[in-house]
Amino acid sequence: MTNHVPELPEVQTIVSDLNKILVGRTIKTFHLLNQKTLGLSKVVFTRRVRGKKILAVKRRAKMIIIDLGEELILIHLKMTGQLIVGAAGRWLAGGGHPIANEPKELPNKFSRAWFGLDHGLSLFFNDVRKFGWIKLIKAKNLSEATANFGLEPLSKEFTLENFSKLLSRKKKSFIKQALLDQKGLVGLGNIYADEVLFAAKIKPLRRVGDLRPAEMRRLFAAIPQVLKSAIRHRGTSFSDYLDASGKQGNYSRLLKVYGRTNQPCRVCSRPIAKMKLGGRGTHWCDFCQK
DNA sequence: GTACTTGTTGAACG
DNA sequence: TCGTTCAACAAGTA
Repeated sequence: MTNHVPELPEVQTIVSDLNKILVGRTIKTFHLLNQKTLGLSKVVFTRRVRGKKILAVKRRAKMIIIDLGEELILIHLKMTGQLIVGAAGRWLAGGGHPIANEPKELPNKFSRAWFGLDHGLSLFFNDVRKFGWIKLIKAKNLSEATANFGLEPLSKEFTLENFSKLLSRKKKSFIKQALLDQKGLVGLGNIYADEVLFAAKIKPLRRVGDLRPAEMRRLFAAIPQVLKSAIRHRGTSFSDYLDASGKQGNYSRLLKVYGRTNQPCRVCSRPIAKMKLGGRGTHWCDFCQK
């Protein structure tokens, strides 16, 4: 099967949905089913979050931030994490990596932690491979906790000048690997790095320093264009679930190269190529991309 | 049974 | 000291 790991559009979709449901709710209980998920003792964590009201749900890079005021809960879904809101066992909203035949009752065997909220709601953190994590920090320490994350591609700081500047620090790198480095630009994972390069008509094996100014401008334009389009379609990760209003995420149908090895290019009909680059599957059209 | 999948971390390297 | 590279992590699916 094709993996649909949460990247920026998927995390943004989850955050937007959770914001509508969770703001104003109070955390009543916390349940930990896998110690490794929490970088803190359950007792300490519970003491610090119990009774706190959720003021907002935010995103930084691919990280989800539940804002409790002075305390912030940071959640990273990594490859297979999900955040699901349930009410009386009913699946209301949220998302992440679709799990085949996942039991729809909550918590289930993939649940690693969950929060009991007021109004009978619960927030479940499910994670098949146990890569994801939940942390708790003081709000004043946020910049320290996010020090390794670079430029947000959908912020006003994402300008051609700033983008060129961060790329100029890695002139010898392959452009795809530079796009995946979260210390430079955040939010692009393996799927959208391939998609962005296709949209910009640039091969993943081009060296950063060899890109012409026109190619840099195409790449700069392609990044928010691809990400916004994916967000409009609620990301790629949502093929397996329906949210409260019955909407499905369906960007997977719009993917141009990722997971389409040997299938005809949607532009020129030639087969999509695949190779391993830095240990990651890399897909491109050898004719459309130069 | 084996290969394949990936975001971040931390170790190894130069 | 610093930047860069790469294996490790985990477990379901093909």
